[in-house]
Amino acid sequence: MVNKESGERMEDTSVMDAFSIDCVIFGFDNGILEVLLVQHGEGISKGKWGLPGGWIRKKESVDNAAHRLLGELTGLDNIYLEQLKAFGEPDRFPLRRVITIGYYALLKREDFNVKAGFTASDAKWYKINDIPDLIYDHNEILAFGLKKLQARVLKTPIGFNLLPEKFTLLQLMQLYEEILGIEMDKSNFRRKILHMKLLLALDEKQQDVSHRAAKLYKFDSDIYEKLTQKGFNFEF
Amino acid sequence: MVNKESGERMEDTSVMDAFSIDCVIFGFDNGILEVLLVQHGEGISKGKWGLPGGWIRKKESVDNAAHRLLGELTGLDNIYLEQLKAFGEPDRFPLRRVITIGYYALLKREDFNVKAGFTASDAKWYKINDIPDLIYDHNEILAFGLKKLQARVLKTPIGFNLLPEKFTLLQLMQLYEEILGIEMDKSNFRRKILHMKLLLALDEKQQDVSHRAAKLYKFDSDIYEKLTQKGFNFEF
DNA sequence: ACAAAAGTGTTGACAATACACCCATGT
DNA sequence: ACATGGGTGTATTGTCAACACTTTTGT
Repeated sequence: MVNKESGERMEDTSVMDAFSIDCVIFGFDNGILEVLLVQHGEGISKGKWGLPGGWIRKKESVDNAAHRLLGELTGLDNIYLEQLKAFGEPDRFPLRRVITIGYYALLKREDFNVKAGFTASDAKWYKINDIPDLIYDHNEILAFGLKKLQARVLKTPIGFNLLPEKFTLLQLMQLYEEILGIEMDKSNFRRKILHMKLLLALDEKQQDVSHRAAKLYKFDSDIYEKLTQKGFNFEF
Repeated sequence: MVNKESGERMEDTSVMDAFSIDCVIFGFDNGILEVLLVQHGEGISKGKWGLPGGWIRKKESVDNAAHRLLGELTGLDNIYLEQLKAFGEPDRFPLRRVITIGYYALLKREDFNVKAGFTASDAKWYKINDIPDLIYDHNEILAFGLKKLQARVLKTPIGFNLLPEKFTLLQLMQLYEEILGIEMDKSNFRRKILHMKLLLALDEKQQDVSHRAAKLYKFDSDIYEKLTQKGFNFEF
């Protein structure tokens, strides 16, 4: 499958061997930001962990390849996905010259379960503060992805892609605290986020919590669309 | 020269034919933001304008290739240069599958003059509001570069790379107005930028202007370094 | 004198921050 | 009763935007 210039084999699943895709997949669980890593089962890097990735087919766009690979790994489509940049040190890949195009993805942990197969023998979530040494330049890609996420989350409401459909304001705040590595004031956060009129207050409350149940909210992208059309700007 | 897998010919200037580099070069002249375009002299796209670019050598990093190509075109090194992202639609390049890695560069017009040769027969500055139809997906790359510049200029003091060494506060403001496409208040801009204590006031004034001469300032990157170390943040 | 741009000062509206305090609920 | 988080209120401080005004210099 990783086969250079062998022409169109079978259908059109032949790949280009000069560029790959690597994806930093973020998840949020129990107040902790995590990244999905896969263990490589073959070759020199056997046993080491790395970012999930793969090869780009000759007839698909780079973005499509990223979506396809993400789907093959998770079974999901409609995942939030954005390109980071190309990583192109000449010796970053030991066997030959490969430029990789980095992506980052955000997914709701409730939706997720790993699919079998793939080029990895195992997959596991790692806490953002507990990332091991990764293969190739994957630590660099991961760090770049985190910085991008931190910058992005202040400018657009993408954080909701990491939360369940229904969430409390405190969960949302803790998400921001975790991503940005800062502490926030509960009261001021409430005022700020509610003032944007971006959230839909539901007629539901938390269940089975050992304290006063909080109101649940959801992020309504219709509202967001309407607000942006009016010149609204999500600034945090 | 564009030759696949022909091994190490001559020195090590052989290139990879699967990825290229294209660069959006911004300049600022007379209050107008401009982009440097080159005219293609050969092949199907003869006569059409496009972004300057070129091929990546087998033994150089992508960033190095971008710097090298920029140097070959302008004769300058130490140009401000940053990667945009990879552009990878399968049919973006008509002859074969090529993924291009976009960059943007900022340069001082006073430093600049075009070098001969290169893969382009001619080079010319185009006003940002007067860009023609470009080859391939270069309009898309240019638009992406402009958006990046707009976002970046609000967060880091890179705008100075477009101005002469010595400039007036009004020139600086007009640069921001032009890049962001907005109008600003002279008084408020002064207060804001001076309050950052980022600029070095010189003991010089404008010459040969038909009105009251303005004080000249320069951007001192030493000051910027010191400030950033203290946790300073350039926010506009 | 006038034009044109440099440069200063004042104001009111609004947003960010810090912090005090009450409410609801499970153990 | 108390621990835990939910939720409200307020006072202070600082920032932003609008705009009126004075100063300097060439023609």
